[in-house]
Amino acid sequence: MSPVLQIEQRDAGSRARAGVLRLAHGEVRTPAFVPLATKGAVKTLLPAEVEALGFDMVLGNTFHLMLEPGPEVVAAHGGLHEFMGWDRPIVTDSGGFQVFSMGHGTVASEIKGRAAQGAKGDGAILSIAEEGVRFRSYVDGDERFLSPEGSMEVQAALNSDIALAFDECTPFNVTREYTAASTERTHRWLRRCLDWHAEHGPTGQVVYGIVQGGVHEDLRRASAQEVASSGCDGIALGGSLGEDKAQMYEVVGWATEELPEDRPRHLLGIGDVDDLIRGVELGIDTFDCAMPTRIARHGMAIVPDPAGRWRMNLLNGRFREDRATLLDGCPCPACAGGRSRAYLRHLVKQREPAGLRLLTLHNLTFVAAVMTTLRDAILAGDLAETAASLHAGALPFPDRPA
RNA sequence: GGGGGCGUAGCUCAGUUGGUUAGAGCGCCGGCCUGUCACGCCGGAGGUCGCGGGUUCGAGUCCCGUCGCUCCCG
Repeated sequence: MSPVLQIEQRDAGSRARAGVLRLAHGEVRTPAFVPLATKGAVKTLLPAEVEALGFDMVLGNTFHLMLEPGPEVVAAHGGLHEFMGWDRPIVTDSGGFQVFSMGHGTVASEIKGRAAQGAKGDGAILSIAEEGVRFRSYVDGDERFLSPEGSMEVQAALNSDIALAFDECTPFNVTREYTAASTERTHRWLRRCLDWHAEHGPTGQVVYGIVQGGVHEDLRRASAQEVASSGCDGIALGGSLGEDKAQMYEVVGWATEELPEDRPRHLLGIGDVDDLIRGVELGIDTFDCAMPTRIARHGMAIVPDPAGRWRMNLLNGRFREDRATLLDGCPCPACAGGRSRAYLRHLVKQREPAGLRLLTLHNLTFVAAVMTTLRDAILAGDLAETAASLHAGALPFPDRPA
């Protein structure tokens, strides 16, 4: 196993590092955000557009792709790269989180104690046992089974650059005892994933283990050590990270403190702009998150907003006649193209694909710029100042000649 | 001129044999979305039930009148 991560520069004032992941289908400049291509496409975009936005890697999902179109269909195309027309690195999620969401809905709803939304999730999980997870397919209602070996087998068929080990995403609202037992089972599952992969894994595919442990410091630290000692190529942080951002940063910090410097760290499911900044400072190399693309489809634009949530809800009535550009200085097609907020609001309200695309392009442009800005700052040795100015509302875009 | 139907939230409509604070969908207003969700989730505002009178303990629901729209026959 050759090392995946080549570190180019470490930040003196934090645990941040800038580097490059060397993967089967190319390099990923880090720190990096990884857009979701859950079902084999970044929703509303073409691979060439994702590449033009500056992203080096996308995330596909084992759970969705095993149900539709099925691993054999993708394998017949030679893998997910050829199937979706993306020749750069791909990381595939293992399906562990989908099992969690079938039982608990979204992370936010679970943490806030709300019941899982909608009928889709009701009763979808049939059992979680040592061998694996039995669930009901949302596609046709068939009973299906997913195990560590099964997940790795699907990911082998997808031939992703990075396969994530099959884990249980430990919920927030469970006892410490449950979290401890679940985390240990995830460790045993990691062993099984690595064993299967050692014998059957495709050449060039690397495996990330997943740290659990909930919000308990000793369990988190122990899990980080356990996963790191397993011999996996990289480490992802998963599970419940707490009920607010402060706790999340604390939990992430415990884990990264225990992790070896020379292996890549991925923070699963995190993507608010302020979380990306803090995550980088805590030593995270890559992030994935549905939010930038999902909220775009729901009318929300990511903008500098130190006091708020880095969001502008274009569906608000106050934008009905707002002729201003979405965000001055942003190079995305929506902003640089001069579309007014009123027009973008109209398109999204009408669910026009062009509107969903424009906001997706905007949000991803912004997030990509944030990551590039952070990476450049680490390389230049001024991360603290750069992070501070971003938190203060500075645009992440370099000055562009008029 | 005669006969039938309809007039309930901004829009399209539900409203049991008359009975507590009149409902839905869409729209509108707001919130949400962190390893699932483009066709998504939650909440809210909004109606003197065309108008007037009557019967009744009680009428959107019955009766009379009236206005408007609509269909059929002359």
